[in-house]
Amino acid sequence: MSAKKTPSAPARSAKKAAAPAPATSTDGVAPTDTPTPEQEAQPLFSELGLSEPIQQAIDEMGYRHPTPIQAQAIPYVLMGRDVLGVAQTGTGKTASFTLPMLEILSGSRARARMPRSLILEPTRELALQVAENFVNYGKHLKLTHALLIGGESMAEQKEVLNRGVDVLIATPGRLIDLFERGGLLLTQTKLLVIDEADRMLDMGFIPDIEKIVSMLSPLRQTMFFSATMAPEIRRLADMFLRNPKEITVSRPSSVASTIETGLAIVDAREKRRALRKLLNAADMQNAIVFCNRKRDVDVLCKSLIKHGFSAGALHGDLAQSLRFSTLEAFKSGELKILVCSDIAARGIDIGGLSHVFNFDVPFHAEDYVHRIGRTGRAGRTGHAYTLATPDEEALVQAIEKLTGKPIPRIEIPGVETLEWSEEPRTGNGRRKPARKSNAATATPEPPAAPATAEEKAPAPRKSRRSQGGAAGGSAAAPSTRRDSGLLPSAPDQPVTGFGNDIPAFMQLPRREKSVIPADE
DNA sequence: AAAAAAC
Repeated sequence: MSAKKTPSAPARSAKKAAAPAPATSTDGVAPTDTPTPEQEAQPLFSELGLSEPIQQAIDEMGYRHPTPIQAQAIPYVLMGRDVLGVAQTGTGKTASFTLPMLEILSGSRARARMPRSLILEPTRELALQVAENFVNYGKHLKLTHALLIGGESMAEQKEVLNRGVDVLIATPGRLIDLFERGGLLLTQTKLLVIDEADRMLDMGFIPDIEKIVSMLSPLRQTMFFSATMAPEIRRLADMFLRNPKEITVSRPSSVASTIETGLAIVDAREKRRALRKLLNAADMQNAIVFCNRKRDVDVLCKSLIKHGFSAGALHGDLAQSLRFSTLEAFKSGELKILVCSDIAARGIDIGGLSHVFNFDVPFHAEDYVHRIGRTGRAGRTGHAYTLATPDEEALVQAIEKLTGKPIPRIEIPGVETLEWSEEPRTGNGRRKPARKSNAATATPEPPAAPATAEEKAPAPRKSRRSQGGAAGGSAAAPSTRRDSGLLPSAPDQPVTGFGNDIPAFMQLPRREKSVIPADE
């Protein structure tokens, strides 16, 4: 599903032929309606050296031309080279590794508990997306795959692993868990894909990834993908790859010109009404609505359903089965609106999405680019509208600075448009915009408070230290013995865990413990 | 600030 489709016959045979189902592609560039001369001149899949069963699957899905990353990466992967791909979803990245992997794996068979290849994904949804890719392209091969993700029965996954799999697609947590329980051997895994490395970094998965990589043979082929090539990512790539072929494909670094953007400043209490107005626009086919918080996803989704919209919620606290079924329902067009957290901001690819709405301004400017990048694919015009409250000027400015262009302000008929408030946002962001007249009195700044706190806090520490410094003076001993030693002692009581034998280092004043020799 | 991921 990750290639350019020409309007040739095979597309017709697809199940949902005539329906204007905009959301069917799960990865890559959606079909275009007419081939441009450039497309005709592009390389063909049949020139990439893939064998018949795989080529046949590609044909049957109606793809003829590989995307740039596919055309560049596939030959190198087939050669056995490591690949460093700088690309994000929507470029056909997934098939750029699944296709040659199928080719390499098709030669031999899997052995029990020893997966032959491993693909690491940051979220469960992405793992599922990759699995779908293997099913689609591998349908004429007899290869097996397993999805190793959290939230689902481990017994079942173990069972499949025991039978032996060719392709293991995993999120890091479950993989490590299972490995530590001894249900898995990675010594025979000779193909490794680290996908969405920048996101793995954001999510703090890198230690896990390092651990997993250390379980594999150094004699392996590694493919490493990241949407960005920050120094930190580069360092990781150097660590995991050997003499990689580096491939960079142009990414929508800012806002694709095919996305029409807009921003409305409204009162926080008017946001839901404002959103409903936007959702009722005539050209709205299907939309993702992003919220910053999981709680707000639930609230907003319920509200939309109550108002008669076809909406479903997606965030990480929902049961796994529900996450998958909701995503499927949205992809199939059964649900028109997907209300979600940033779980779906990156990577998840839903072809032909007409609208993206930011019900909340994202906290991080890059997330804005990722979110709205879900629409405006394959030359089609997408729409991305953001609702901001008057206190969110700084967040919006950060976005405009990153993308290099202002977001055009829009008015929503029937909803009052406000100005930026002069009060910077203070705390939890959930507070109602402070009224300017009250601001001075609303935030009293008691100068006495910090002084009091300071006086109180160090006092017990000081006394504890002085007791320690007294080298277990006999005065402290009685209270030590009285304590059970299991309950936390009061701050002004001595350390009880060692009885009267307090190790010397614990009796040192705090500062001296961390003194590092000055030489080098 | 929030989100994601293991039981």
